[in-house]
Amino acid sequence: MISIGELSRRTNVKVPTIRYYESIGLMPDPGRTEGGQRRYGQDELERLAFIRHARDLGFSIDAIRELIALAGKPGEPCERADVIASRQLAAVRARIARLRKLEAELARIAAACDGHTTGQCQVIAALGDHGLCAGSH
Amino acid sequence: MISIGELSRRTNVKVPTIRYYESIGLMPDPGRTEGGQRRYGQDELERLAFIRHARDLGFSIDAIRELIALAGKPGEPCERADVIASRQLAAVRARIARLRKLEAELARIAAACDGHTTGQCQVIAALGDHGLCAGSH
DNA sequence: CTTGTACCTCTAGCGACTAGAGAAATTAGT
DNA sequence: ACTAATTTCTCTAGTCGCTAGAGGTACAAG
Repeated sequence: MISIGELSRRTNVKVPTIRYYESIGLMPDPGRTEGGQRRYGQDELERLAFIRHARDLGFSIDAIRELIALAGKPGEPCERADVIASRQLAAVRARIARLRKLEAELARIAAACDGHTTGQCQVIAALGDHGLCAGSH
Repeated sequence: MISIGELSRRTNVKVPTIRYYESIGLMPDPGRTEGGQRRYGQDELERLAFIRHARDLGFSIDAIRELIALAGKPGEPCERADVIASRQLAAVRARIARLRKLEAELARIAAACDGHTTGQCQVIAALGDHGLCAGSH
């Protein structure tokens, strides 16, 4: 049985965040000491590690809730879990594609200020004039 | 002089968002009709287009505020604007790098469910066991 | 002059936390 | 056994950038 601080250290999830997860029902009510402090066991540690990992991968709290529910019952859950993971993968790929466009345009804008030779600021001009954009966004 | 709805259509910024920008001081108080409705001119249209464009590029409201302030005074603003844009570019590149790692791991996880042959769900197992991850995150 | 749309203000809510106050419990050291 | 330091407790409110809804008013077209 470990304290919330210890759990926090082992999972890299901040203490207030653990309590927050409990408040929204993502983590179960843990046992308490006589004095009322939370004490966690192996189950909770694993569950929180799972949550942390999924959050790192960009899964929403709701998606995680669903994944946990699926993990709870051993039946034919794989299909649904696969759908969730695949959807997440598609979302990540879309975000990457979008960010790459931004990168190209930002690089162009930042480069405009290159030698500090121009009196007029090209950065601000580029932001103001959408028509200058190379890509369409 | 155009209405808020017309401004919204031309800039692709939703009406409540325009009012929100006004409430936080990002857009100025516009003129009003006798009946109290907002009316905008060319200046406001350009300013909002600037804001929209910068938001699209991921600049924070605070960064935009600073850029607008810089644009207001023609002196030697280019340096500072360049710093802001470059910082934004670096942030975008960092996000891309991070997302690429996630993409790799998600692809691996989703592929585990490939032929639906396994009884045990590999997706959930992969999320639970951080040690299975290829990359370190 | 009516009808229908667009507009007004205001409050509250979203996701996913984060920060702070003030009090009580636990732990480590003597 | 006592003290002091650290940790933990609950609770409220704040963050960011909007978005949604209620209930009411102004404006443009026919």
